[in-house]
Amino acid sequence: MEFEILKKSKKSKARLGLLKTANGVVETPCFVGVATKATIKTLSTEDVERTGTQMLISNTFHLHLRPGETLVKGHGGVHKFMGWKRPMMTDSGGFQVFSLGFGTDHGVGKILKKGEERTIEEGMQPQKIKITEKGVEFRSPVDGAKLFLGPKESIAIQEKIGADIILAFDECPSPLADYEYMKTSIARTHRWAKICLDAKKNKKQAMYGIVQGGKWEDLRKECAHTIGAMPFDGFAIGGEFGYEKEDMEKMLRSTLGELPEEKPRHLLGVGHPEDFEYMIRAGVDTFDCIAPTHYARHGTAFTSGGRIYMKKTSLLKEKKPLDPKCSCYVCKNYTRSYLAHLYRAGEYTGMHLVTFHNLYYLNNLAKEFREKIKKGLI
RNA sequence: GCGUCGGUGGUAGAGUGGUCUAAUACACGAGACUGUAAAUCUCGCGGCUUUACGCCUUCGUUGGUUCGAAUCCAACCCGGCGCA
Repeated sequence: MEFEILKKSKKSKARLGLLKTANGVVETPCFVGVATKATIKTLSTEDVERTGTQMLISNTFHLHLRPGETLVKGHGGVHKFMGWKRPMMTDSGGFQVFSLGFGTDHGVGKILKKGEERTIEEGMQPQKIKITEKGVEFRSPVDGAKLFLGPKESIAIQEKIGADIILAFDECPSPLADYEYMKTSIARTHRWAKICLDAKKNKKQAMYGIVQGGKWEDLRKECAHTIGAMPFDGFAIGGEFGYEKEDMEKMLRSTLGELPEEKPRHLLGVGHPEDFEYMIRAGVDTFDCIAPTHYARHGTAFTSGGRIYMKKTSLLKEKKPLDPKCSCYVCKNYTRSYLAHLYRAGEYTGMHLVTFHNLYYLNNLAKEFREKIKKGLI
């Protein structure tokens, strides 16, 4: 893999680049579609191409459970398996350490709401999984079976899955973790990062190291400095920052400032429309988020006019498209009324169409930001 | 006409003397969701207000029995089924 920076903004840390992989070139900044189980839920692979999606991220933990990495490899790797001809990355399973651990225990997501006072102290373990120096003992959400995933295991699985970019195995710490827990966690993530580098054999794949550190700037910097000094092909930023959105750019800038400038940066799991600007200004090249697909299934469309709740009765009267400024086929061919009807009637097609639109919309938004960087507007 | 069964909140459907504004589901309404255990979850859903488990009003209608009725009795109205 090769990363070429075409332009650096003078107004911010934003950069325009080309990420060249064995399966094609990605224009950055770029929104990465989340295809956890080797599919963007409700869309065919051809549909995903038509949304303008340049790259997908699939998941080690989930593909390991079903259908199993050996089966994927037997079908020629994840690209061939799902018929996707463009670049792909795989998440290492590090996020599941959080989502199936403390995330489940406390019913919180990776980004915390105000007013939360619970904390996780150093030495505490999640109820359903166990984090040790070697890795994590999980319980399968499919059937409850025990399974173990550590840095070595994750890399071995990711090599079989065969994405263009793989991620180091990390612990995505809970946003409830206190300073000491975080410190211990990132130290372990650093050790795991080395093991991942040593374990990796496939030279065609690129591997990103992952920076954690939560909401503490010193830990973020320390982690970025340590991981950034390791011979990874790029870097991913994980976890939460615990700050208001206005402070996110500053926080991201100071973290990214510790990473080698010439290598690509991926921000894991952030990508609501309103996040694009500060992330890109801070120097993020790629980022993924479940929002367009997840929200679509739950009835929210992202449009240039803001969010639209698809089940609202009032939409049934509206003859205009979801987003009059959008040129996706959903906005060209269907009315809000029809889409609202599909949602209210519980028809899958509604979720399909809005998923398509949401993805198209975010891809287009990223494209607009690339234009802005080109024109020196941002 | 006779017999019989039944009429409960937007719908379906529990409840058969007090713990009933009345289970549950659906529908409806409002929120949430940021490396997906998520086509999910939470809350509300008779009215009013000092938002308290406070008051008022609801289980076809009208009366009655009872300290107390959606629940028992009577008449009436409506519906299903059976027999004429």
